[in-house]
Amino acid sequence: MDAPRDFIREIIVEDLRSGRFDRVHTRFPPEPNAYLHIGHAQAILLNYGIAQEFGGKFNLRFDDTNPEKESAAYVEAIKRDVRWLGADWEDREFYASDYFEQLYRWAEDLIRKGKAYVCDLSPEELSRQRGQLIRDGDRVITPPGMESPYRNRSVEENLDLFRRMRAGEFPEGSRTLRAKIDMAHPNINMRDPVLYRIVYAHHHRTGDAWCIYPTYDWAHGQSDSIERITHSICTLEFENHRPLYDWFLDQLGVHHPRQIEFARLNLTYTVTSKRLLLRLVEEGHVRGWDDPRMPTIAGIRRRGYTPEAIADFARRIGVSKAESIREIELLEHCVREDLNRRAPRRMAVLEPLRVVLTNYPEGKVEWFDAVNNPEDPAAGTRKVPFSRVLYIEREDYMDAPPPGFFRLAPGREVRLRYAYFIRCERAVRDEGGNLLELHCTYDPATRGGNAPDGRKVKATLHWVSAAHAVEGEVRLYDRLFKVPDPLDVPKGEDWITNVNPNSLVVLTGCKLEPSLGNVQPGERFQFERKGYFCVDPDTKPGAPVFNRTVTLRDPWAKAQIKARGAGMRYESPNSDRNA
RNA sequence: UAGGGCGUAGCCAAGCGGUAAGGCAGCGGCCUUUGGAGCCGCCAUUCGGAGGUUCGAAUCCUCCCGCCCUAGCCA
Repeated sequence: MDAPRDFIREIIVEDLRSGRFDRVHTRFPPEPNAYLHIGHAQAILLNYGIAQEFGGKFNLRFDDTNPEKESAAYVEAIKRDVRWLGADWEDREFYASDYFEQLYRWAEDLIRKGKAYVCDLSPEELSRQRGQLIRDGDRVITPPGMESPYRNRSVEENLDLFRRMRAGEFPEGSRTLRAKIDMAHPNINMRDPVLYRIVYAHHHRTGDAWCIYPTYDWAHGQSDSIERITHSICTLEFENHRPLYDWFLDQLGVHHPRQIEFARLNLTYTVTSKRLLLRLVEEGHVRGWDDPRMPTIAGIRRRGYTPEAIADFARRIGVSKAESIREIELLEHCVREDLNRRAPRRMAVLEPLRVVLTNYPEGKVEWFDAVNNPEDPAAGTRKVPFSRVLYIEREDYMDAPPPGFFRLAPGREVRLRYAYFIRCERAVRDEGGNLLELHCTYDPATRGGNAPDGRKVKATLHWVSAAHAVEGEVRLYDRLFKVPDPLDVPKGEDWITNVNPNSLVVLTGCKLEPSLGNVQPGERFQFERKGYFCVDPDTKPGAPVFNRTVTLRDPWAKAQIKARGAGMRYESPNSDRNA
């Protein structure tokens, strides 16, 4: 596979050539306050991939500077996800909180240099004085901010106050340490930003050792510096902060990584914002962070996506500075392509319709060879039992087939995969007119699936022998949102209204071929003609649960959806089943 | 421009002065014991717009237009 070329790698190549750096060291710096999502996956793979390609190192560092929102549970979840993606940080698992003492000392250094001061302004006052973005017609202006009345305290007073802040002598929020830069700077980040705030909160790692915490701006760049990071890759919104990080590093005279910003990943039909995902979880719109409908790495994993598919996706989308919205179809394409190569085929009837072969001997059982994976001869074959009573998919039969429907209908002949041609003789109904079962006949001469007289059928159906079937639960997932851009709602409306009410359809009593009776969570299969499925952790012995990862490409189904108009993508062919 | 960024097909994206790669999506066709997979073909006379430089411009220059980010003691 050819190495991706993008503007970031070009910069790195140039840095190496010019001698700005003689090595490459990247990192992924999550805040442990939520689960990681697909956008983070891109960032992880980008940073890790670059380290690999350039023979460099890759760190995992938790930017845990806000104890009120962070927890050890998130740390564990994040590590699990990064590891699953295949990014190896070896022994370099770090925490910004590891650097609290060093950051504190650097803050005192700044004070001694007259470059930082303790400010007693309240949050409201500070905000007011920093200056606002003001609309002036169709342009925006930023009048200069006001200098704090505490700005010119002496070094001694600042040192004293700062130490007493640390000692816990002042109430929460009453004072801050601010850098002394330029209140008239056009970049608001440079208008004496806050370095430390007083917060009496328990930190998941440092406990109650601190009551002052560094802001992200003060901690991030220096943490990268401490770790000797060469290239600090981050998203576009930090571009405005770069001058500030540069200023800190230059004032301190320490190792100076190069920050490079790229556009974050946006995906159609999903939201990729920790805040929004948190809401979906907290309000119960999904079953948790790892709900297979979630774009979290944990959710995607449970859904059945492979790390390889995600890596392929990340490689294909590349990186750039242009803000964009990727279509979910590309991600789906990547899993299909990967799973097509590796997923063993199985037959599973999701919505069963009984079929009785009236001319097939009672009690007779034949075992047919079924190919495990046509894409991989080494996967071999397995035996599947065939008998007089079978199940086929309810949607594979229609009383009055429309043009283009190739499957079973009165008088129609189709092939049962690996078995025989069967012809539909009669549909049996109850007094209410509900379809109970089909009576069909099979042609013994077509054993194995080919007619000696050369006649053709237009459809091949999957099937499961009733007497041998294993019952299981299948969860069909669809897009979590009804529209490509979930946040696009009429003014005053809540984006939550865009959640797809049919994003999960649970099917019970599905009929599975016997080899599916003993499966382990995480195993993936292709259910022929239906899609790719992954065994869910909810599986109990004798009661398998499968998640649909993605459907197969299905022009017929797509045409039906199109014909129905902008309806739901899933519609039970048997309306009384899911009532 | 307050400052910082970004505009190449429906969605992405290559291109780095020599005459618009590739992928996804879409549309045709072939093939098929998965309506899967695979294969073939089509899909930008033009790069946000207008000028300019040049033998030659998506690439260089000028002006204009549009979109995004920033007003947390979040990250």
